[in-house]
Amino acid sequence: MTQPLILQQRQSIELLPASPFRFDATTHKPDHFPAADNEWQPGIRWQTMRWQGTPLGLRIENQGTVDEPRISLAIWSEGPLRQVFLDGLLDEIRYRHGLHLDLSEFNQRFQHDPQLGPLIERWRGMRPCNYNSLYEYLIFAIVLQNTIVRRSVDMMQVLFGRYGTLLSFDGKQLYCFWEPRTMLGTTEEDLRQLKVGYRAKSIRRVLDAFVNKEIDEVDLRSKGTEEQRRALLRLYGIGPASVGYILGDVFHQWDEMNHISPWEQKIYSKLFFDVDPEAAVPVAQLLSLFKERFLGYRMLAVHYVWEDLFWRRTHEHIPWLEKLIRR
DNA sequence: CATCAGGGCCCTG
DNA sequence: CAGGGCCCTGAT
Repeated sequence: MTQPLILQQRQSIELLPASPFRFDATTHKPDHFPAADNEWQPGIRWQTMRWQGTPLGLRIENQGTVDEPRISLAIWSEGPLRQVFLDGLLDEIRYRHGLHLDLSEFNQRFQHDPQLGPLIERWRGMRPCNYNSLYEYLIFAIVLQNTIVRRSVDMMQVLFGRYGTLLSFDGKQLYCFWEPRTMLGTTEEDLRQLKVGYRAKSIRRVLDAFVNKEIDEVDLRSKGTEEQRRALLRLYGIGPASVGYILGDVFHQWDEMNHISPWEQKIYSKLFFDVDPEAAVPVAQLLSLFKERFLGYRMLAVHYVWEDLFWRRTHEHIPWLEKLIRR
């Protein structure tokens, strides 16, 4: 049994997101597979984070309302944290959570849209949210490829167990991601032993790209979408599907809508054309519909439709959807 | 028991 | 640009 690293130091900070901000729908995405680096319950999310090499435990807690949002952030660490470290950390957390995102233009533009209007009414203040660094997100993207949800969860768990750090804070035990250099001594063969299959090669080569500084997350943030896309596609094992998610979630490209995978195609066909998911509408037709209706906010608009569906699924049986989700 | 596709991507021809 | 192969798993 692995001994967890006990995080003893704790401090609290208040965060003020741009209004409107809907806490639960932002901090929990029911369509994401569960991972050992976080836990959620209504009003609270626990999340581990490695920042500048230091493992941290975070608890973000809702203390406000949609229109007067307030978040209490508690940070656990092994030892005391310096102010410069904290300042950088908070900037990063604000960025990753999209706390600064001003939704007013989006809300105004689509509030009377027959399909989006009611969803904005219901989910006003929701935004995409990503807690992970680009490197970490890439690992998720790789284990997600070409498999069923259960196996993705298992692969992630094995990787955390082998390379991650188990943290204990606030009564929780959660794994913290490793840094790329922690994996440096690992060969493709070592990774294959962990039953990630051919993904071993991708994991190893993405690691090299980070260690060799062929890609730099912070640097990429200030670049345009197409430059970001090219940089991501250069990574071995990362193709258009993964890049689409990354441009939206990691780089906040709210208009990104370039690629639709087969299972998404079926879901969009049902949601936007109300046809049998198996009689899927051609991807080109879906893309042009999104362009017509949502240009400028395609990713964000679809996010509302998508999340609404998966929230519904948490309390309602949706037979056609169940058939499309391979657990 | 065998076969096959899966919340992709690479490589080959 | 189409199509085979890839680790493994669960569905059929």
